[in-house]
Amino acid sequence: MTESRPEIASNLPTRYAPAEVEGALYERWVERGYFTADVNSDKTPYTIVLPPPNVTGSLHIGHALGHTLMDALIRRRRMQGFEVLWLPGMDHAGISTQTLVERHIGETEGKSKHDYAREEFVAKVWAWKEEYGGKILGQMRRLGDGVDWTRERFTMDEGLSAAVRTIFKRLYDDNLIYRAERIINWCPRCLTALSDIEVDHSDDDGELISIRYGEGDASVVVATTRAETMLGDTAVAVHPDDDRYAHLVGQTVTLPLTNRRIPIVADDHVDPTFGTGAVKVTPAHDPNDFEIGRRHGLPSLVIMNERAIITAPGPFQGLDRLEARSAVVGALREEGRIVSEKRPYVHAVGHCSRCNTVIEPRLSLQWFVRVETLAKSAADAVRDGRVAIEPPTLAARYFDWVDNMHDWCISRQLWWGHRIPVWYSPDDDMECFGPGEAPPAGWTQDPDVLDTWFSSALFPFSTLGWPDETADLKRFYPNDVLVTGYDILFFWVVRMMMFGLYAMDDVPFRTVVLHGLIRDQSGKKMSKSRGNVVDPLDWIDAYGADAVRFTMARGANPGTDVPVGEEWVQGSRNFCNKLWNATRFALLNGATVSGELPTELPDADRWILSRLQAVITEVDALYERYEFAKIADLLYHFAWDEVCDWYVELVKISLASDTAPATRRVLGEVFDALLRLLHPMVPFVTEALWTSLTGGESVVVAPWPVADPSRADAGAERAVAAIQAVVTDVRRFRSDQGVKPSQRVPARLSGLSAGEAEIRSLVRLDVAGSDFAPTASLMTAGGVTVELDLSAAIDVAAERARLAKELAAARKERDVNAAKLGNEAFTGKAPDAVVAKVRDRLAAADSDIARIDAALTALPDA
RNA sequence: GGGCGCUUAGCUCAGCGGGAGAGCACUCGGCUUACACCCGAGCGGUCACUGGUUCGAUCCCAGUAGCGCCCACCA
Repeated sequence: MTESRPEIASNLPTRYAPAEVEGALYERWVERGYFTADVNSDKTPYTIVLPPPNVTGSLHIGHALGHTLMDALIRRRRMQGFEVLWLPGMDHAGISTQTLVERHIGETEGKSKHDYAREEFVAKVWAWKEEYGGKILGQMRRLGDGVDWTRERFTMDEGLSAAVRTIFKRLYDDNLIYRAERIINWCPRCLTALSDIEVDHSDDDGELISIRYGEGDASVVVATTRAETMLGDTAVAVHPDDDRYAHLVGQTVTLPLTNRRIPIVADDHVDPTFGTGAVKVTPAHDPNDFEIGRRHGLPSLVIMNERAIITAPGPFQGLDRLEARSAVVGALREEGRIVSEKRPYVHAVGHCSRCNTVIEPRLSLQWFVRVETLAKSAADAVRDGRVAIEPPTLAARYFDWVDNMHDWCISRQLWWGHRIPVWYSPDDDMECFGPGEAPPAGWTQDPDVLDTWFSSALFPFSTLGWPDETADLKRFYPNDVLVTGYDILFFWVVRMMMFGLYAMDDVPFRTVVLHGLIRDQSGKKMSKSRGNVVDPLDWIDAYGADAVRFTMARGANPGTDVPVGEEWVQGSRNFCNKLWNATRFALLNGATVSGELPTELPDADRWILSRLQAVITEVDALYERYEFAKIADLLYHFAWDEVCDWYVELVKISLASDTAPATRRVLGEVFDALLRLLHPMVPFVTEALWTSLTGGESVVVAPWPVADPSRADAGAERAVAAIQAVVTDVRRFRSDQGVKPSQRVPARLSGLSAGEAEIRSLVRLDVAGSDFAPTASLMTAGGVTVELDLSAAIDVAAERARLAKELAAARKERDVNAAKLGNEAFTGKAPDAVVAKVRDRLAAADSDIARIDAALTALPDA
């Protein structure tokens, strides 16, 4: 025999205890295969790939935001009957993983990477990954992420590695990947090249030193922030039209400290208005100078090694670049060559985004992706609407980037990553070999690995089996939505666009949903140094996953940062608890969920059903616009203000009368729908409640509510609005008069067309008996008069004061609206609807004034 | 150096051409049998400033001030 619903309810505690239900519910969902996509179903597919977290990472608050939004989209689509795939994966995260394992080896074995052969070290990284990596996957379960665990991928797994090699080979054969000696961003600590976007610029204090090169009439003064690089100067450049130096172009000057003679060249790049208009040229250590050098056939003199230690022979050899800087300035000063020194001189300096070390522009042989055509197609796909960016305002940033992209340096001098699939012959020939292809014996593979973002750029299709023509690939590509923070737009989104369009000849996804960054409760960026970082797991432990999720959703206005604080999570927890208890109420009162809705229903029931339809329609519209914050807000207020504060209270009357069965059915209907509407954002509490309420299998696979316009009921909405108006007035009166909420007061109501029982119940007004002696008469909105028999005399002064305030407001309202209507320009030009509204408002104000006047007159003298 | 955005209640933010909103905080009153993680009532804003457009501006335009973000190879 099955338990009756009220019995179930009586077993529910009065507080929702998330920790007791979440884990079991999640495992049940996974076991039942709810999250596993069926490639063979006839449903419409809906795909999102999870931005792969670093294998070294753990769930931080930013993940909690993104994952909540994705899970909400995914869960709603599943309920709507789509074949949903949310594919999880992890990123091997080249530099950070390698650094972490190096440190790990240092701490546990007292050894460094160089104590191992490359293969041994890489094996150690894999071992580390097996033991400690992927911590985040378990944490995602805590959050409730409904990802398809059967399809989990890793950027270094066999399939994705084959995809990397395949696309590399194609790009190489198409001459879109090339190897060249260029000035690249070099981190002297990580000892690897970096792409432009892995460099963060900041305004740092430096120095601007002006140095005189050459002697007498043939001398020029150059200014530099990097005096030490003068050791590698191979020219001085001036602007071709600069008359001051015209006579020197083609001449040579002696470079101080070295006695080398270097030419003076004319180049358009030089800004004659800056400094002295003459520039020292160090082709091996500055990207601009490199270009100047190339244009004028200047030699590149490398004066530093990979650790930024001076290698140029002489007194500075062996010094670090910073030590060398002051040493060079000192030496120049001794020779009397310093014309001026400006300190501090604030200028932009690039830093390694990983370790914050100052970047050293370095001349070296690296691999690059030729981005011009790829970037063009990525830009076009957004321009012509094949891919939408939400919010659209952020598209400008996207274009700004793709329209001005430089070639992408993809080689990294690391051991952990996808090794560049190019081999060199003993004669230095090179050739790229695709997957399954073997280089001839004796050839050696390029030692470098690829930028981590190279493999993540393939994620939307490599995870589905590409380059094989798999069923998954056919069915789930393109993805529908990509959800990520706007800070990842350049790193990842643009590159997925480029590679997706190149490899698949189709966009990787149709919509890019960009959310903001999490900030603390005062709007500050979270950072370790500020000490304001929060661990979402702590909040999940304390308040439940749903509370964390709802907080995230509630803050997620498109593209804008999301401030969060613990008290906000508490608020969300409170909301979950409210749902819990309201649903308990429904259960305790025998709410039913099956069978047709009765046609004869009390006003309150018809009202809430009417409101429900409007809410469903609005929630759907908001989901289409990815307005998560507004969805959360709408459902919060519908659930709390309308369902709990009014409907549940109103319904108590019906439940005690012969309309109870009909009301029980509506009660069930409303909570059934409400829980389904909330499920995508707060999956656990809704699952626990919905299965109790309905006896259904799981809300995860329950159908998404569909609005029924035939239940819209303006009459019921008016009737309940009238009740609310009277109730609110009486409550205010009682409160002002200091009448205890529990105190029942005899009262007589007149002028009411319906809802007397409800009003009496809500504001504890007893039916007037034979000894009824009203001491107060309340004229409330809508022409309803409530006479009350208060045992004590009322506080006339308080009531008079309140009425006076109300009267002033009503008079102001009347004057404002009357003035508008008296203005012919307004009545002539404003839309009819607006004029009508103002007319209504004026009428309402007039009747309010009359009502309040009467009330004031009726008050006894103080 | 370029570009973008923001400035609305004590705090964090919605609203973006026709009656100033929410959450939290605050004040007052309540254990009213779903919930004190609650209920009811209330206080609180010349919508940064200055002009302009409009019958009407928090909302559109211009300028000013302050704040923030992104991009950037002027030594």
